[in-house]
Amino acid sequence: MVTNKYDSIYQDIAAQIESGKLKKHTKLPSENELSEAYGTSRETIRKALNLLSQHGYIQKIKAKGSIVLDIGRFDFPVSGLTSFKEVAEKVGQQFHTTVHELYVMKPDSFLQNELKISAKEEVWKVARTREKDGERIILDKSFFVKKYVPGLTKEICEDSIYAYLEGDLNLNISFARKEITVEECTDEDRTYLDLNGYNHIVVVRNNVFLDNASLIEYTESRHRLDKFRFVDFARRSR
Amino acid sequence: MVTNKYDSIYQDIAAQIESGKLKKHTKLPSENELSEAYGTSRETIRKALNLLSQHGYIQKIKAKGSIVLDIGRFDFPVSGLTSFKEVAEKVGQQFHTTVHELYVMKPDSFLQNELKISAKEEVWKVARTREKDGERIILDKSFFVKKYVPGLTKEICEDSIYAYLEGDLNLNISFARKEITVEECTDEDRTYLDLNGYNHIVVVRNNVFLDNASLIEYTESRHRLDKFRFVDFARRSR
DNA sequence: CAGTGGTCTAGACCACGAC
DNA sequence: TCGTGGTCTAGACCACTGA
Repeated sequence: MVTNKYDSIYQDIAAQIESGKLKKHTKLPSENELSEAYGTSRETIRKALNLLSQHGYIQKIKAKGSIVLDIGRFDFPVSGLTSFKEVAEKVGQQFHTTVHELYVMKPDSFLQNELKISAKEEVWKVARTREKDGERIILDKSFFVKKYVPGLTKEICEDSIYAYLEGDLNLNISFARKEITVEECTDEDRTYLDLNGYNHIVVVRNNVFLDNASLIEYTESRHRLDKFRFVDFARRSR
Repeated sequence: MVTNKYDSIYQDIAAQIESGKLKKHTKLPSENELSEAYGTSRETIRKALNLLSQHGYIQKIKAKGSIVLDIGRFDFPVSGLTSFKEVAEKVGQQFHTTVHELYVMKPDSFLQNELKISAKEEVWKVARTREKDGERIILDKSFFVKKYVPGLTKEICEDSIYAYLEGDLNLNISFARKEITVEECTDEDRTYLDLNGYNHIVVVRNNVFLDNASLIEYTESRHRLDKFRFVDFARRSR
């Protein structure tokens, strides 16, 4: 996709690891060998290796080499910075999305704060449920700043809003603040979800930013307890 | 702590942001100005800025500059890669730790798999509760590979095992796989925790690795529902 | 000892935004 | 057009590992 040299090297090696061509627990070629093999400088190779390291593919060990890790990375079915559709596809899960609400509204003080906008701005409200094996297990309540997202349709919301934002509107989703808590179910949860008798629900709150650091979206993803799972790879930062 | 040039620049700028000397939503000096100010090359400045970006301090905008973000980063009271003590201190929370179990054992097949060790290895089991405002709200069940951690004492477990590993044993905690789910309470939970009537519990599972990619620890952190909160800063990886 | 990854430099060209 | 951050290069020295 991106045409960087280091990014394409990253993708190449990552693909080799995922396909098993590069075996787990074995050593990568040294940085010097890689720079020769890819016909590039060592610094560029290092950028690619750092990406692999950050994404949990390899571990670099000083004076020894880089070894391939075997951490299952692609199994975090929690919506967040990645669009729900992308995650579902990656995990190979089949979900059906139903749009329950889609309209423009004025933000209350809570939304004004979460989206850092004034009372005069307008926002889209989108309420969707995600259904799997006949059970509605996730309720997504999303709010988009209308200034950045002038038009939204039921079709877009049923497919992928992120694909629309990035593909059609040319907006770049860049980063997010994510918060996970467990809370008591609301009447809304009971209305829209098949709660299976649970009185609590996992709430994932997301404030999503564009690459110019503007807030574009606030979403509450409400997951049924037993269907929630979040997997992360984290490096120790000092 | 570390003597890198780019790391000390990172820490310097991060401190300026946290102290408010660099105001939120304002621009940093350009990379050229910074490299002159710090008397270093631009690539070194860029390494420092990338750290700031990865940690949620700034957002870099091409052809414009780097702006200071105002994402509250230091509020994730969930044990994980950072030691419980470090997190508690950062959040300014007072916890009291009680060691309930501390002994050496043979790993069952579950632990053999989680720690990737053979049945002949030995592991430390450490069970601790964390108490706040008179309530025992977190149960940590940790298993350390004895090969790497020969001696453990009640005093170490009450203080900080990580400080012992890194300070005394000179081991480098490097990365972890983390998984968050919600499960039904066990009798053990009911024995050790003040569950306040809840029938479910948040379980955070951690597989912790050293910098040579060896697994050293598997921990189950069991949090009372209403006291659990996980906050993350995530960049879109694409 | 040679090879490794970690750091650092002083250049270079590019695409893009603002003026 | 000028300044910005993004990419890339071809060196260099270091500390450490392993033979």
